[in-house]
Formats: sequence, C-alpha cells, structure tokens
Amino acid sequence: MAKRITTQEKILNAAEALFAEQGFEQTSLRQITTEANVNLASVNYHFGSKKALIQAVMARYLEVFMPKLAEQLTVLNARGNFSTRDVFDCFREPLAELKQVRKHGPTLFLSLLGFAYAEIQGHLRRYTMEHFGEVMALLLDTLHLANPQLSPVDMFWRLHFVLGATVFAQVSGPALREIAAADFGEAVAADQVIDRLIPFLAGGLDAASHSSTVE
Amino acid sequence: MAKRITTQEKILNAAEALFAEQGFEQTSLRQITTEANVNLASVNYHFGSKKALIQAVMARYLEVFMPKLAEQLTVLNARGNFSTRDVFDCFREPLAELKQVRKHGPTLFLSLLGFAYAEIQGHLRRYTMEHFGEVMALLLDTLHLANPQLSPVDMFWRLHFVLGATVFAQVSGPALREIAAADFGEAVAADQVIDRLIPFLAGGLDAASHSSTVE
DNA sequence: ATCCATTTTAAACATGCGTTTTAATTTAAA
DNA sequence: TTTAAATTAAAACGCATGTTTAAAATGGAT
Repeated sequence: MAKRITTQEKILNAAEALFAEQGFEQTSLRQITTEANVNLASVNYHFGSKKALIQAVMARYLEVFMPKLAEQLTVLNARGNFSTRDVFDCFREPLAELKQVRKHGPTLFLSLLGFAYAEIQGHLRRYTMEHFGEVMALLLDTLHLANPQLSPVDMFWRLHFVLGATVFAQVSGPALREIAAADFGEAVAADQVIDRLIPFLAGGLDAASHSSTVE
Repeated sequence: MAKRITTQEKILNAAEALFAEQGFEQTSLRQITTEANVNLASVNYHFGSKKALIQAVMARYLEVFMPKLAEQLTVLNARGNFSTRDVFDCFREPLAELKQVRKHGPTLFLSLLGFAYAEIQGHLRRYTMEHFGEVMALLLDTLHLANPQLSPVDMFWRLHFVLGATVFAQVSGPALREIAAADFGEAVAADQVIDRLIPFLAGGLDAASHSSTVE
C-alpha cells in the first residue's frame, strides 16, 4: 500500500535536502542523482535544467506558504490596531503548515529561503521577485501600519535587515547552535532560534529612526 | 616618484575589488589576473593557492582593523557605564581607519567580510574563527556589560543576529539600493545604509528577552 | 660581463560541471 | 500482441576551473 514514488519526486526530495544543507550552487546534479538513485540525465529530462529544478524545489513550498501568509496579513489588516509583533506572528502558522508538505518542512523551507536570498544576485532574483513581489508589498504596507512613525523607505530598509538577520540565523544556525552548545552547555533546538529571533527583530523594527536619534 | 607596484600588490588589488563585488567562489583566477595584467600562474607562484590569496586579501584589512577594535573595546570597558550604542560606536573609528589601507577601504572591507561570513561553511571558517575568536569574546563581554539584563547565551545569539543583518545589508546592499531608488526615488549612499542599520541593531539588542515577553 | 636566483610567461594538465545525444527499456493504449 | 510514446540508461560533449610544468626573461651580486 506504499505510495509509488516517481522519479521526479525522488529527485525533488534528494535535491531539497542537499540544497538546504549546502546551497544551490554548491550542490551538483551528480550528487543529487546519486542520492536519489536515478540517472544523471533524468534531471534534464524531467525538469529541463538545473535552474528549473531549483525553482521546482522552491515552488513546492512557496505555493503553500505564500497564499497562507497573504491570508494572515489580510486578516490582520482588516482587524486594524496591531503591533509589529502581531505582524511577525503572521508567519508562524503558514510556516507550521509546511509540515504537511514534508516532515521537517518549516526548517527546510527556511534554509532554502536563506540560500535563495543569499544567491539572489543570480538567476533566482527575477523568479523570487516575481513571486515575492506582491506579498512583500503587502507585508511592507502592514508593517507600515503597525509603525506609522517610520517612513516607507525606512521601513523598506528595516524589513530587509529583518530578512537578512532571519536568513543568516537559519543558514548559519547549525554551526551557531554547535558553538552555543559547546560554550554555554546549552543545547538549543532549531525551532527555539526563531523564538530568540523574534523579540530581536521586533525591537529593531520598533526602534526610533536614525533621523531622530542623530546627535 | 610613483611608488613601484609589485605583482603581488597588483594581484591583491584586483582580487579584493572582484571579491567584494562577486564573492570569493564566484571570482576566478583568470578574471583576477586579467584585471591585474599579470600572468595566470603568478597567483600560485606568489600565494600558493586561491585559498591563500583569499586569506591574504582578508589579512590586509584584519591586521589593521582587529587591533584597533580591541583597543576601542578595552578603553570602553575601562571607562565603564556604557550603552549598546556605545559598543557599536566602537566600530566606527577602526572602520574609518581602513581608508589608509585603501581609498574605499571601509566599504570594501565590509563587503569582503560579508562574503567571508556567508561562505563561512567552507575553508574560511577555521581561519575566521582563529582571528575573530578573541576579539569576538571581548565584544561579547562588552555587550553583556552594556546589557546586564540579558543572559550570555541570549547575547551570543543576538550578536550573531546583528552580524547576520549587517553582513546581509552589505552583501545585498547594491541590489537593495537600486530597488529603493526605483521604488522611492530616493538614492541612498552606501555609507548611509550603516546609519540606517545601527538604530535597528541597537533596538534589537536592547529588546526585552523572549523569556520575559512570552505571553 | 658572468652567473645564479628570482620572476614571468605560455602551454598543458586534470578535474568537475551542466548538458546533449543516442540507444535500450519500460509502459500503456490499440 | 503489436505499436508507439514515455522513460531510463550509458556515454560523450563542450566548457571552465585551479593547478602544474618547463622554458624564457629578468635582475642583482660577484
């Protein structure tokens, strides 16, 4: 009664695991096909190119995550009178929803997103902007409503600072957790990193702008 | 009376410019030697390998920056009674000092640091930790003194969130500045990104810890 | 001026990459 | 069962990389 796993799925599963661990550019098709026990050429047969494979891996998560996030943000906007913290909490549920895609979906997705953002200079940039664009704009508007004292351009920059910190925490998370465990004897689960991160991000976003703090 | 520029210097100058723009792995030795107008093999002759060249490029800045930073932090610790903002301000002077190394030294160095941190999974990690280790520990202690309400392990994580946001702002800075200019009609110089960043970071670091904000 | 170590040069090497090709095999419909 | 399409398989292609080799050129010291 075990579900038949197609070659495409075998490739996607092996690819996403290796991508999340090493990044896109550092992972070769030969690694992927070896791990998936399929022929090298099958990647180009089923997906056309490595670029297309990367997009397919991302799409599997984005198509679940993005609508959910947009929905949460829309609800919050309709409610009105909310804080920065409320905006960030909109991410929790859509992220948890990714467990349905894959067991460790939330963690995998954040790692993938991290590498995608890190390699945004390359071919992923256009694709990312196309799919992130409108949700990003909605997020930007929502954050602006939560922090009307900040100008839109200030909010733009701070949102990207937030993304940078998040992405980096995720990408270098394993290494940092290892160091933290060694230096403080305190093991931290991957999920708890986000709990540490959110107050930091909210505090940064809510801070007074530079123009009003210049001495 | 123009100072004689050696082949090694020509290589270092061309390499650092390309590294700061594209990252280490994305820059080939052929690009570097073409830009520097030297022979391809001269890199391996003078530096031994590409790895060693990368370290030489970083070392030129680290050897100036790190002692200056340690000095500033030591002075601040001796003074006592300081804020997070004071700690961050310790970075300004050592960074400005890099103009003596190179005209656009501060910007170049931050970009290089960003890529180094981003590629920390590779061979740069050990080298980075060796040279950053003790200064990082001093920085951590100093930040803890500025924020005694946070536990050391909390501070550890927040410091890395800070580094992540900084690094990312630098690495993806050019692309973001382009977008900001298009969307807001507001051109932002590279230096001003740091002015936007510092209040954000200080606000994040000073935020209440998660344990006291859990609902 | 000669000699020897240093440096520069051109060429080739070995390796890994994404992709393409061509044939074999499997699958499913007629 | 036959037939045609879809899939898998093995091999090679073309290209770019870091590195090495061996000869040529350079530059001081004797």
